Amino acid sequence: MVHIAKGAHPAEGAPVPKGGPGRPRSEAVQQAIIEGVLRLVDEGVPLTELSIERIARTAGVGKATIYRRWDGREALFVDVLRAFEEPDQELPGVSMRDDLVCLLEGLRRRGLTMRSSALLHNVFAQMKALPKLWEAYHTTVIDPRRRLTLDVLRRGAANGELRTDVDLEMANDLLVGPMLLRTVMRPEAPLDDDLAERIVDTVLEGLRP
Amino acid sequence: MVHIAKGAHPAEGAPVPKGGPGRPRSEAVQQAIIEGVLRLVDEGVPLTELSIERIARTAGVGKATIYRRWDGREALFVDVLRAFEEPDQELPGVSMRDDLVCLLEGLRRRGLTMRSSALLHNVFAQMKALPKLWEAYHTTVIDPRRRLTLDVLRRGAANGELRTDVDLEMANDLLVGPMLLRTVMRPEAPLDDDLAERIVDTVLEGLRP
DNA sequence: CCAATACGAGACGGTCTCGTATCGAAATAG
DNA sequence: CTATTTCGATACGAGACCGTCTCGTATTGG
Repeated sequence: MVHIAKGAHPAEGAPVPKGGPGRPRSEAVQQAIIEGVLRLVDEGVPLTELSIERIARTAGVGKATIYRRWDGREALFVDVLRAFEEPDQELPGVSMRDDLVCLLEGLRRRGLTMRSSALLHNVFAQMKALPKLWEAYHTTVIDPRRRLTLDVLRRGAANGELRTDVDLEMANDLLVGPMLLRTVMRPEAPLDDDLAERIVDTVLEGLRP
Repeated sequence: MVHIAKGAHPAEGAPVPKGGPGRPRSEAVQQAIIEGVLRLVDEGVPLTELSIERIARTAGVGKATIYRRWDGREALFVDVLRAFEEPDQELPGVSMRDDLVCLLEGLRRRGLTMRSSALLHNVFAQMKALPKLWEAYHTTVIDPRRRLTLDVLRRGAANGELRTDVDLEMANDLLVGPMLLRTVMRPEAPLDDDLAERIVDTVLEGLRP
């Protein structure tokens, strides 16, 4: 029996059709459901107000069609999260400074599309209520990006572009923290084009005269 | 019937008793309700799942008692927010560096009590759905603290403890961002005692060798 | 053609919350 | 004492959503 879990991820929780006879599940329906959830989320509807019925109405889909594919709301949300994720970023790789600017610029652009931050806020708000969703966010969004940044910093330390007496985790947070503060926690803040550059250069240089 | 408001805040939304005859409202009940909401919030219950009925049950109170005092959930949440807020922080005021450490240390301690970050996450998640709550959070929590930090930085710039070619808003975010990243967005991160010091000193010094 | 499955739509009984109303008891002012 | 208001408790009808199930139709493999 071949389990074609949704996306490229196996064993996602809901029973899955055998290869056998019968009408196959529509990929368009799958997309319509996920897209419907995303639309509701960035209209500002909290995840807890997303009932299965409402999702079905929004997607123009029968309730049973959703229950057929997912175990419940949380499993659906996990798939929504994955569907929304973009592939990893490419880095120029010439200098640590430029790579860092590139990484922060990625965060800035992400903050400009309200979808991702609305989604993020909801994941945060429900991190206790929906632990699997929180875990999925970590493994598919946070951790890869964090690993990438730490690699850049490690190379920088090896090249002499970075103090070697500073914890890499600390350095990462000093760079990422300010950008996330503006993109995620202060929605009214302007996100100027040169913000990534300014953060990186100022953090590298320090605030002392 | 005279419409006054509850707490020390005028015009809060719900009708309020005259001074006249009749049994006065119990202050203990007010506290029990607000305390009940806080308890539910830091048990991880999202604000959208806080029904009036559930709050009443938790507080051991009749529903009518809540409807008598507040217009609805949002007005109640605003009062909960205010009740939870602590008075402003005292600063030693000897050096910019020490004042900054003190401010960040306040943020760290706040992050250690899960209440405030659970509350914060919920306010974020519902910033569109409950705009008055979002506004109240700004005016009672974010803005005062921000003003305090900017004052410290301004004095530092005047004393020569800070580069004068750096935007104060930027400097503020460079310091506050990393701490909020750890306290709010990464709940599993350890919050060591010396974290505030390390952030301040590293940001002041810069990351270059 | 036939068996099997998916589809949209919605009925079904159950639970939960809504906001209002009513009750008897308690507390206060005049 | 009386009038008035608050207290906890609970009843009320309205309505949303739950998860399951059943329609009639559509789409596949054999």
